[in-house]
Amino acid sequence: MYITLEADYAVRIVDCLARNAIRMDAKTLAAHTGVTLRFSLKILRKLVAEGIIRSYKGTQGGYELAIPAQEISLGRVIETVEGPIIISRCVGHEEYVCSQSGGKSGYCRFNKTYTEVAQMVRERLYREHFGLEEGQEE
Amino acid sequence: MYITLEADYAVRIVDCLARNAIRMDAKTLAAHTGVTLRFSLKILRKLVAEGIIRSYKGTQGGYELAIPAQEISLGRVIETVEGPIIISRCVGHEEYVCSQSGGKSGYCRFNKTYTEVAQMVRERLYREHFGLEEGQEE
DNA sequence: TAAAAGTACATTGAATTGGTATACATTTAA
DNA sequence: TTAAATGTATACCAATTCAATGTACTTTTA
Repeated sequence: MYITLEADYAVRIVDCLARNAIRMDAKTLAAHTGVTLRFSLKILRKLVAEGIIRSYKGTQGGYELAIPAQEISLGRVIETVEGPIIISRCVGHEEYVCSQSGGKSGYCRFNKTYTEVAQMVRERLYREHFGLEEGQEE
Repeated sequence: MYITLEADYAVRIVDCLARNAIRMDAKTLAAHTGVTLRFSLKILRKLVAEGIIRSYKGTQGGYELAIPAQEISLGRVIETVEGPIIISRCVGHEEYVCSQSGGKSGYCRFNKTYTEVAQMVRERLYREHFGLEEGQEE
């Protein structure tokens, strides 16, 4: 039950841009976050597509936040690179059957629980934003 | 951010034993849960080692719950097969550095958040038990 | 107009997950 | 007492997913 390394990298990148608040090119960003250049480029594209950061081409190009850091949530960054937060694959499917002796044809017993957990996680991650350092609770 | 299929299988198996409340051999259990026999054997061993179910050898052997279904939590079953619930690998590590211009040498910015989220998930999953069907909130 | 930068897509390598094979040990009914 | 039914243990293999890279291309601007 991990977030992927890619999501972790995306968080580092956004955090780095938020802290430094200047336009940074991919190479510098990669060096500062410890992500390989190529891989960071792939992540940067996703973040640009989502509208979290903005890119500039040409000789003085690079990347900046597209919106204030305080408006970017951790959850949004994570879901941007790894898709919606879900706990169990069988949420919404109702596939498997476990019934013997009169037992009603079961569907996944804990569907509702998994959905709830995913929602909890999502809410918590969307409540956390970049930019603020110590007293982060709004 | 998924629980593994293996954990899902383990849940099905325990649920199946909880519903039917009789000794079942591995083959029957596998058929009822839709898990392959071999793989279910592997999972069954882990559950036995954890003390959630009990095994009986010999001609009339098989598996039963070792304790009442109401005392077995979803979280315990999941952590039995896939280890402790954790969100981010860097929790507890404090590795990566992102500092430019005076920025203090950073550690993972959201360590605390990840730890909190993991704890929330864990608590919720440990509050859910097998055995009760509709009014499951205790 | 050429170099610096980003973009796109395809591919490769490594780790994890899911599933299997083989050999063995224990129990119990005949 | 013994053979068949069952569980146990270890090691192995295959498929998928994750992480990272390669190659070729486009846009921008000094």
